[in-house]
Amino acid sequence: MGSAATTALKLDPERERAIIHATLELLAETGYDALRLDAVAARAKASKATLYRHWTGKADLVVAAVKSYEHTDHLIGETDTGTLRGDLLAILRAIRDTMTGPTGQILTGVMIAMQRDSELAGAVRTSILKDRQHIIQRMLDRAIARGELPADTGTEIFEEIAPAVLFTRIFILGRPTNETDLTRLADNILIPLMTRH
Amino acid sequence: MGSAATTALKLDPERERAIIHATLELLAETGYDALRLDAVAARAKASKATLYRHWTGKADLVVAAVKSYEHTDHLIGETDTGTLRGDLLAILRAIRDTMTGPTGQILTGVMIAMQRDSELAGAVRTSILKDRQHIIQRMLDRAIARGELPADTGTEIFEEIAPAVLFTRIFILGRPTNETDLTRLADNILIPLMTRH
Amino acid sequence: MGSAATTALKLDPERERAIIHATLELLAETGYDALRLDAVAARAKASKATLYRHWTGKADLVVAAVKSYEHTDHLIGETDTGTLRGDLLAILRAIRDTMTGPTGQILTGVMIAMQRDSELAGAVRTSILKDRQHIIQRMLDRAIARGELPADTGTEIFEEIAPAVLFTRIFILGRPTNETDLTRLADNILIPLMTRH
Amino acid sequence: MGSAATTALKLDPERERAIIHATLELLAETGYDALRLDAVAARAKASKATLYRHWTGKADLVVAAVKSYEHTDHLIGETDTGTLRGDLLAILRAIRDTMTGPTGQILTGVMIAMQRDSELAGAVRTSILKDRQHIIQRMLDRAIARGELPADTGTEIFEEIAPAVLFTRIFILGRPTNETDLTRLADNILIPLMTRH
DNA sequence: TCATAAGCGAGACGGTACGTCGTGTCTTACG
DNA sequence: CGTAAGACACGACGTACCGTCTCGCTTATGA
Repeated sequence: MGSAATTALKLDPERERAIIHATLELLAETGYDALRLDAVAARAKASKATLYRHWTGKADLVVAAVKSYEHTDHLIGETDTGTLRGDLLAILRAIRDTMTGPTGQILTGVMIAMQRDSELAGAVRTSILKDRQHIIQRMLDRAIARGELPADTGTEIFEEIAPAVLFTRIFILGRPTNETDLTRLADNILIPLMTRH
Repeated sequence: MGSAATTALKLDPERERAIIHATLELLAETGYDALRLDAVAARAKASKATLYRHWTGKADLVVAAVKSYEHTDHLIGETDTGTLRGDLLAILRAIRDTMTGPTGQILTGVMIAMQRDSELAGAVRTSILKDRQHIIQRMLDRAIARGELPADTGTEIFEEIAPAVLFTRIFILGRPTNETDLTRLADNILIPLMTRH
Repeated sequence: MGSAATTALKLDPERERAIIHATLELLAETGYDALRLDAVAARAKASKATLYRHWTGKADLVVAAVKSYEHTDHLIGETDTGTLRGDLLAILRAIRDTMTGPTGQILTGVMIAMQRDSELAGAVRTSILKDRQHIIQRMLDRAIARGELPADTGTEIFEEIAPAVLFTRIFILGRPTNETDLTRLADNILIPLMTRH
Repeated sequence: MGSAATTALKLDPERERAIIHATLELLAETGYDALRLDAVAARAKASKATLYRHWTGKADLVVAAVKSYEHTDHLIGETDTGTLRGDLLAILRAIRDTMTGPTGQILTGVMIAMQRDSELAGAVRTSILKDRQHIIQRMLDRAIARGELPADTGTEIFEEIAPAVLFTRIFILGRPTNETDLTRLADNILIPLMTRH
């Protein structure tokens, strides 16, 4: 889809870093609409020509920037609270915090680009779960070991519901999402579904 | 956000209809980004001046258009299949079809405007459930009467999960959503949650 | 040749004046090469779009500006010195002064455009003689009346030689042209040719 | 003006030849404005760096190219027609042909550079008369020997007028210049001036 | 009955960002 | 060391769209 990966031209890695970095900063500061490629070039001390030599335009650049951001995102620490409920709430909190923090500021402005690039959509989705899949799996393993869950419990239920509900709440409906909301999600939806036979 | 409702000027209702109609058509054809106000004016055989006299700009016009669209949307017929599962699948199908049909085409292009207008976000959300809340309530009542559900079952579970999961799948992840997906949603998530004690 | 005259669009005459005026100022200040259309637009408090709506580009604009300048150029005063030689020198001085003054500054930078527009070339030539043709004719008439010239003396000799020699000296060879040079031109070339039988 | 002559760096003469040659070709093909240094480098199979190491930019390169061209120009053969008028017309024809031939194509595009480099201007002027000065002198000598001209006739009259008139006609006014025009120039201007007492 | 005003279509305008192109600098690898 | 190759910063170009504005034209009222 015209991203940097498909481009034959060489790009000084240092230049790429600077441009991607400037893009992410400005995305967070101003959102997608108000993102100006002139401003990106200026902040990266790069030329617009360089920018266009390697990405086809704003959408493509933003896609690349967000993808890159996901890949370098910091893992959230793994918490072992001793109960399934406690672990679940910790992860839900982490997801919510990611969505409402800087990552979320970027994603808020990036949703249009997602319409045009399903690969980006996947990257965004990953960004919400990414590397947490292992954390979730370990969380489930611990719960199984404690006898809280059946031995064959998989991550599908969590993955299908939790990100969708939080994503929709935060990005589509724009609703603040507090501790009570997370508790209801865990107690009324996730735990019942995981523990039924 | 300066929508038509706040404007004192009179607008020939026929002109308004034409403009809103052209906006919706072009939204569906080209998406929000590529929507040109010149094109709206041309298609509505209206002047840009008229357009700006009554809406503050693209976002405002699109918000008004989508809201108006929701209000004139055709209700989906109510289906009584005789079982909770059958009714659920019928409603899920209707939601999916709305999201992947013309309404969805419009929403796809409208997501940016939603970031700027929580009222629109609400309207969009309503458009997904709108007037179906009553249908859902009646569906639940029939299931309760048949003894399929506890007497106090409310619409919250459905409303919290079904639109979020479908919305995320279709608009964010861009995944095709077929009968099997709907069945899994009903059988593995919605029905278990509704029928547990 | 794509000049304003061939354009169908309406242009506010006040805007046109401002743009042409700014163009002439900047031409004289910076020359053709360094003339920036952004600068023209800025100085004329006009939009670049307006500029391009009415002229195809720099060359076309400059052509129009110079032509317009010629048409509004101030006539040089007519001098009657009482002798053919005195009148000739007065006119040669006037031509030289025009070429080395602001008009010349403009022409210096405009020579490229002349390669592309023979109509402009004509305008430039006219600018060197323009309205002086009558002055020259009257000068010859006075000389004829005084018996200094044959009755059928025409302006051709003067027009063919004087502008060419001065133009070449000043613009092509870049040589300063002082009183002695003008005297030589009059005494050794123009007067002998006019007075021979 | 920073031409090659002032540069200390060594330049492979073969490289210089190739670059100058490419410059002249492209000058004749496209004119000064459309001359691209990238194109020069490409055609000369040289690097732009090499180019800038030895000339300061486009103007400087063009100046050098044109000067070099003049120095290697082929002399026109000397014609002895037996009469002053015949010889004059032969030379006028040669000058006209030079101006309208390949040299002229180059000069047409080079006039801007001339504004910036009086040395080039001199070279151009020379290119119009160059090495013809001797031819002209010999032509005059023959005419003197035949008794057609006074013994002290010099080349100044010819040099002052003929190139200026032809140059102006061809390059500034862009007028075709045919045999009749040359005849008029010789019969009405040059010969009368040379033969008067 | 007519004028006087309000809403309108048309479209030029100033402004801003876009994406492209050419110059002149610089770095890398080769001979 | 001088070169070919070519990426780069800079900055002007010419285009597209937005939101403002000024025109006449039409229509709908009130003197």
